Amino acid sequence: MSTDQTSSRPRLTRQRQLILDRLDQVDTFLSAQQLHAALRAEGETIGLATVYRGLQWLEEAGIVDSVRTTDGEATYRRCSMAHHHHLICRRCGRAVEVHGEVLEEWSRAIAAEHGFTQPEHFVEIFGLCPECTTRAAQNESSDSL
Amino acid sequence: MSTDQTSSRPRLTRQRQLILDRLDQVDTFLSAQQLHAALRAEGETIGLATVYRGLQWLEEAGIVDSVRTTDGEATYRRCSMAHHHHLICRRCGRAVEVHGEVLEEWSRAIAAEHGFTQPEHFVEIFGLCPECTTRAAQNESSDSL
DNA sequence: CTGGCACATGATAATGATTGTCATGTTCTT
DNA sequence: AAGAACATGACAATCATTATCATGTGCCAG
Repeated sequence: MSTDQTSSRPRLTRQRQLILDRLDQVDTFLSAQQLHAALRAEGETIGLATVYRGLQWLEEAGIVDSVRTTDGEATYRRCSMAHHHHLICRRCGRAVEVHGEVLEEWSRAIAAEHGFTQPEHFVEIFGLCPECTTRAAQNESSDSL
Repeated sequence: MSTDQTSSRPRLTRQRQLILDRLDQVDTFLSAQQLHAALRAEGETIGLATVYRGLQWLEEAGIVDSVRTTDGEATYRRCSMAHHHHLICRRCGRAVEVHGEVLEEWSRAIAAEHGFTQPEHFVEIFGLCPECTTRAAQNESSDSL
């Protein structure tokens, strides 16, 4: 019992800490590429592959969660609690965590109704955040197309 | 001017019809690559790029809809009606269209609550279909890990 | 303190899906 | 039948992601 084979030696390294710190500073989703560029811009030396690996590891560990953008890029964000969904601004990328018991129940019910087991659901709501809504309204007048 | 610039000349071509026919035959999601391979296997001459373009067009036209797999590949399926979601078997890929007024209302409410406008939502439920559930239960006894 | 080991890193190459290019084919209009 | 407008197909280009592999780093035993 004293043997702990699941967790081995070093784990949360300097570069993984860097990634995590960075994600703590923003409240939007960031792609691996963006994260890498941002860290390099700050003068940190970190490889792109390391960012990918770090994010994968952090995701498996349940420390961050990921969302695919419509063009297939994976983006990551630090997440606080067990289960939640996101309300994402399709313009600036700002994200808000939302919860919904209604939704959980609904998905369980739908799955059961069709005889599906072990249901898991992925929900993302995209829209325009208050700021971007205002900005969009202002640009309306000068819109040619 | 009787010129109709929104809808121009040829549209639903032979190869787009091929894609559509193929999607009508299955009830799972197919990727562009799978679709292309399947059509070529049947002896049809159709280019990969054409499949991609065809699917894009069909999607914009609302004739098919797409879902991203967890590894980022876009998959497509013929869809019947305006707005719905999917209950997808994560083992065999079988998909069932589901509807939920509850969900629509919920997403509108959540968006409004946070001042977001023009909400759009993406919902997918993944689980094991009845058949795969049975099969999984049978394999349990011989599972080593 | 020191050697060794397991894992992490970083640079780069490889992969794989998707998109762009461009010359040619198709089809519709006149 | 001619011309315009779009579609096609082969191939190159792009872009995110993953694999490779030699090197680095931190932790453990002695």
